[in-house]
Amino acid sequence: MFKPVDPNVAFPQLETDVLAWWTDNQIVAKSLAAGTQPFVFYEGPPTANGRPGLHHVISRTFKDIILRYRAMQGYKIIGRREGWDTHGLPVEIEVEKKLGFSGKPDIEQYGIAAFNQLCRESVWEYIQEWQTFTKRIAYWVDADGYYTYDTKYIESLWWILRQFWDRALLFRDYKVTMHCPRCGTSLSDHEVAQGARDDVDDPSVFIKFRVNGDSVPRAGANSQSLIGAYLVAWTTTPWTLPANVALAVKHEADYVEVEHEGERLVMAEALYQRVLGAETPVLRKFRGNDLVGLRYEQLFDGVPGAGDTVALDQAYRVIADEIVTLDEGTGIVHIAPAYGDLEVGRKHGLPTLFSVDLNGKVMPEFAALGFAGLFFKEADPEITRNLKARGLLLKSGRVRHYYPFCWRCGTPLLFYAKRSWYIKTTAFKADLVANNQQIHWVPEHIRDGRFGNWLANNIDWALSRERYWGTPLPIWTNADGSHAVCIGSIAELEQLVGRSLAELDLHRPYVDDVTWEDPAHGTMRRIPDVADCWFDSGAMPVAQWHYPFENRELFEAAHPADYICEAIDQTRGWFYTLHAESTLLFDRPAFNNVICLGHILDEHGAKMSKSKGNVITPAEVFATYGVDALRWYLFVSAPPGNPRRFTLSAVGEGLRKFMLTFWNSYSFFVTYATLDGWQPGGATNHEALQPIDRWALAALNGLVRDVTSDFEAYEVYPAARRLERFVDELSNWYVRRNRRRFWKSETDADKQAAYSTLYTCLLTLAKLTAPFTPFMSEVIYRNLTGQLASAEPSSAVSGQPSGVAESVHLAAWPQADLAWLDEGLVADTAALLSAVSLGRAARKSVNLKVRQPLSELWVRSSTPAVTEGVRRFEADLRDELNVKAVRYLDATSALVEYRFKPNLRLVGKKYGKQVPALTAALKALAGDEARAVAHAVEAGQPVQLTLDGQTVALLSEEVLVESSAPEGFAVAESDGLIVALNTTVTPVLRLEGAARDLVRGVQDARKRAGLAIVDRIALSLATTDETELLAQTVAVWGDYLCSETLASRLSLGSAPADAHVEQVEFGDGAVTVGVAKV
RNA sequence: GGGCGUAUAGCUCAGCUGGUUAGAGCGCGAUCCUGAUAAGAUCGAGGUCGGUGGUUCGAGUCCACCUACGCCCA
Repeated sequence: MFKPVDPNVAFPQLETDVLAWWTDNQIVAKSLAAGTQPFVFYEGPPTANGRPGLHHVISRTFKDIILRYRAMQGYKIIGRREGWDTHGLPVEIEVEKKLGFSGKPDIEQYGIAAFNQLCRESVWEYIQEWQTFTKRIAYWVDADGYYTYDTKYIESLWWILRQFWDRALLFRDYKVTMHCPRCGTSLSDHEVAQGARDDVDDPSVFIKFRVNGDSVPRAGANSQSLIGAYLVAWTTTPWTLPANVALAVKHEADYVEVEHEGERLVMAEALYQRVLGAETPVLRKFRGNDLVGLRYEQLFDGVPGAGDTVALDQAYRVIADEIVTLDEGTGIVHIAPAYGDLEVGRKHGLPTLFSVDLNGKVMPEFAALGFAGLFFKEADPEITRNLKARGLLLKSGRVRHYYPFCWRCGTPLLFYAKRSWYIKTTAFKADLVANNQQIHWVPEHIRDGRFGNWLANNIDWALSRERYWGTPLPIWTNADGSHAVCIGSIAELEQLVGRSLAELDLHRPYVDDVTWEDPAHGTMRRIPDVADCWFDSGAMPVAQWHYPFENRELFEAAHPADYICEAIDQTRGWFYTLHAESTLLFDRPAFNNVICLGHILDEHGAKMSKSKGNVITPAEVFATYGVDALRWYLFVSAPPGNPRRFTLSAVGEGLRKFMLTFWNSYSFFVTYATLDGWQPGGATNHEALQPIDRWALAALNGLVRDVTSDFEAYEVYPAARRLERFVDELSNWYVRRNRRRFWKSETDADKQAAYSTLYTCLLTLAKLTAPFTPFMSEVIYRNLTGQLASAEPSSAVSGQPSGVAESVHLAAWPQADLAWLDEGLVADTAALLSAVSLGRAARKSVNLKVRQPLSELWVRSSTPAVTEGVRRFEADLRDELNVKAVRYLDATSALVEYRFKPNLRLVGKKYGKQVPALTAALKALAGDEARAVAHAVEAGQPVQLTLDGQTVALLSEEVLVESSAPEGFAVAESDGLIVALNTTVTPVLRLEGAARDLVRGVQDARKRAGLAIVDRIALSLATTDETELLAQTVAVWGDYLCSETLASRLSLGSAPADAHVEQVEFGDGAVTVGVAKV
């Protein structure tokens, strides 16, 4: 027997109960342990130093659904474990904030050991919340996870770096990096973009550089006389002017010398009017090349880098370079290699001069000018003022433009030439691109779009970070850096230092204390840098198993992953680092399938963020509708790659539309199966199956087949839509149409067939939905199977016996039995459903409610197949539409007129340009000719037409026939299908309608009186205004009335005192209905 | 500035390789059906399918350009 089902289910409560049951019965552990053939998953590690949000729900549910599906298929999931990203700047910033620090000096003063200890602890600040969250959303992973700060994990990272080192893929180079002066570190490309803004207000200054007498013009022409003229350059970063070493022009562009307020100024011809106005007189014209070699008086004296010897004689001259554009400014570009133009500087042999240090402060060398120690942005106005005082400022203003800021602390970033460590990924660009082609991306466009482009434009990976809490780079050098080694394991390091390092914390500062004496090179010390934390997570396929030091076999089996899933922002993040490290190490992709998720937005399409206050917390949703409803919404509302606008009410909508519909069908089944004492397990009598049963089973098996193939393609969204459609049809067609088969008192083969069919559908649905809505499916599955002693019955779906699992998540995924598929049946039912729908529309058009029986209904379709489908289910059609007879209009009938259209899908390719003529010819058919054509089409004969004097024979399937509505009927039409109702209500029909009205009224009264379905009643009917109608109705339909309403007695007249009384509309008046339990 | 994506009803979204009258759900209004259902059915209002041009017998769909938004990168 089944447990009674509460139709008013509260899902959040249900879910809590299921969670407890899972825990008590160790279902998660059993699921994790189950399976044979491996399926490899990689968990993209979140940082647990913030609260889990909706975006974590979406990524975890999309991870979970595939894993559940694979687990039900009997796979052993490898890598179904937690993983935590524990290093990196976000963690440091969090701790700095707590301590009220404002930069690296504070940390140094505080002590790296203590600081890193706080970082280590900070990672777990919200761990409790994360664990509760993980459990609540039914994300089934092993809590025995990996941690990127683990010694073993780090040792694997060292091994990887050593591989790179041995292959000369690690190198050190000056490179302009985006430097945050507050955090004291370079930011990676992916970090910089996060903090850049388009509308930054900055100075916009035009500076005059005076051409001096040392000029060595390349082409001679006229330029000697430019001595004393001014080259005008434009910049939005005045603070870089002291580091200026050159001015760049565009080779082929035209430049002009103009007169302005008694001075001679030089700038691009295309731009001078924008700067100075249209009236400015032009003195002379030059080509950009003519200006190359001019020398000018420097504005300030820049400072050489520490230890650098610079060739100042190469500075303060005009060069030509492609970087110059004529889009804005003056066509003359100020070059400061240290702050962004390093490549240009190299190319032209320019020295690199500095003016601002790594803290963003102007260097002490500028003390005499009063700028020293100023933050670089604050130096802007001072420098501008200084130049103005010296008459070197042409004009100044403000401009809004793009500028990057630190994504964590909001400090404006510096372009700064620094020495850093890089991984030479560019050497593997072709492999990166080729391996990407093997990956199945969902959505597909990421592969050759965003991700593919990123790989095609690959740049070397800036690996080093001058920070504290991260994987220390295992590179040791001697004092002058002339000798360096990379350490690939702890054992190797132990050998060098000659002692055990078993107790060593590999983090700073402890690892920095590990030094040794190299006889040839002196003391070897570790470089201070740590690794970009993206390197950590990208290495997780290797490092999570401490490969190659341990788990060699496991690693071999678990690389690459069969499946990963994260949001689209990981394209340049984890997706890339996984891919890059795997390609460089193993020359294969790190993952074969990936679902790439869009972001969750608020209802207005804005990003949810704490600062905007538009955040909906997962807990709110869980409490209101439950986790299943939220999961379902995420799966069914849009393809996963799309960004989605989230509203709470949308979650409720999915709950009502899908979950409750499913639940109510299930509740219906359990209610009647319990009343009847029906139990699964009896052999299904196939002979007894009605067409509608076969239809349901055909649709069900089609559903299993299609949902399975969707999953195989990692297409969750269409699978969810199919489930939704099936549940709707099951409830609103199968269950509704078959209610009487369940109610009826005799227990015959027909009833058994109905139970068996519905049971099979529900049980199979429970399994199909288990990966989507794990809680609800679990409850349904367990109730439908829980009472069985031995085995689940031979299921129509699987066609073979399967054991009953303790939990749906331990059950086997259903297999479609193709023998049950019946396309004809499904198509015929579809025809029936449209005819029903049209019949209702026709009734509506003349306001004839369905309860009023009508005599006849005419059907006419444009294709014989549809007619046949309707004919097959004529009885259902009569019943649904409450008509006595269904008749069919054919071409011999004079009731209708015909119209014709070409079947474009067939005709288009065949006739091409003749299509319009063809359409016109068909349209012109009328009268007897039209009737003949309709006849021919119906008989499957070709149709002869004359086009431009040419005879054309159209095949019958190439012509679509439409019929006009017959006169005098209530008609509805759609897709060539016409349904026409005879609207004449005869007195006999009227009485029957009245009887049905009464039944409905009495049933309503019973319900309101709180009677049980099986209670018998004494029924009394009284009316003052429709006496005659009531008397006749009772006379003709009294027995029907009693049997339908379980009335033992029926009396006319006022109700007894103990009866429940209701007013019911009747005829043109009303009837007082009294029901009393007997 | 570049790349990718998105743009379809008041809202959330479908629309497969070009094809006949562009759909669904929600919301709104009306009516109906119902002894499983917080449900369901029908009808109505609501659409220049972001814009312009092109290819084609035919474009929401393909191409080009443009606009807006989002993400990523300079």
